[in-house]
Amino acid sequence: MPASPVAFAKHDHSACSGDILKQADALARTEGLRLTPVRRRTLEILLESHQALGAYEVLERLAEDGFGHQPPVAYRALEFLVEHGLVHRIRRLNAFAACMHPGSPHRPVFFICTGCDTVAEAPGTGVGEAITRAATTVGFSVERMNVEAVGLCPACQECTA
Amino acid sequence: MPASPVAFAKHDHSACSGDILKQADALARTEGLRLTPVRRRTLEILLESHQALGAYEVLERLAEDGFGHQPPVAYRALEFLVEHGLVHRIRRLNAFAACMHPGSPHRPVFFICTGCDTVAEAPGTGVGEAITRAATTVGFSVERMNVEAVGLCPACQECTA
DNA sequence: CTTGTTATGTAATATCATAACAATTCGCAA
DNA sequence: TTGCGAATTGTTATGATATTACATAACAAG
Repeated sequence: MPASPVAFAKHDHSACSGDILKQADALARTEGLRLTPVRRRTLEILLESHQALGAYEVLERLAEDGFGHQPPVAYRALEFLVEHGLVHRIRRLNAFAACMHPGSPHRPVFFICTGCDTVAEAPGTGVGEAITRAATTVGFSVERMNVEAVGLCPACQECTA
Repeated sequence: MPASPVAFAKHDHSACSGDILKQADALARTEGLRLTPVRRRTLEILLESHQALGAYEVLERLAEDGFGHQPPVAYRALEFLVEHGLVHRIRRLNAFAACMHPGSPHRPVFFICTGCDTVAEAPGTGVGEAITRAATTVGFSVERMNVEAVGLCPACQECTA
């Protein structure tokens, strides 16, 4: 399954991972979210792996930690996290990745490298606006959107060049 | 499975359907595509239904017409058509819809109505550019992208209003 | 006609996701 | 504190989507 760094740059992951977990805890307090053990652990798993993981991979790790072994266990936790903006769903990969900017509303764009299966979440500056503009021309009111691009990350461009 | 008009407006579908099929044939001639019976029939099925169809729905209809009964029959034809820009894949719905502007390169945006499950293909003016711009800032080179927005179509906005 | 290539058909299976129900836990009002 | 309703977790079972692997058939070039 594919990797999912914040961006394609190297960075101290254990730090950002911890940061985000703290932000999630804060969010839970301020917004009254119930970040229960399974849910919190699910988020941790995604943060630790720093990858986009399939639901069954998440499930496997949850099971190792003493949680349930059945698909709904993972799907429910993931659904909750997605709903509250702590996790993103990458439809192209049938996978889930921890959000790198929880709390702050954003319209992420995902860049999926076909070379190394890495996924990066980038701020989709202007993308949301363009989509909303296109929507209004046909009278459509947008609730949510997902933008995923496939291509080559910097490292893999080097390799093929 | 969800419907997929060109846009949310009514129109003479048998006309546009025939047009697109002709365009596909022309494309096959000029670009040397092998629009074989299964492939052509698959495109027809999508055009006839004027909807986004799941692979198994397409398969069922192909089987009725004397083609194979196994999933790869449908998946292969669909893959071919997607690859050559005659069909779009709607990841959010695990479904496929005939492209309404084959030949001319475009960056479609799909609007998926949660009220009536209708899907509309709209020109993503400015969207592609915005994504490409976001990509270059992280050094990513985009090959393909899929942009899908969920919300309410004009008709369904009325209903809930 | 033969050879390499592309396309099609089929069986089997892998992967992803949800429905339905039981048991438990939690928040909260009485 | 007790009891109630709602939310959460767990399990069984099944549904839906997609691919691998291999056999056969069509086709184009030499």
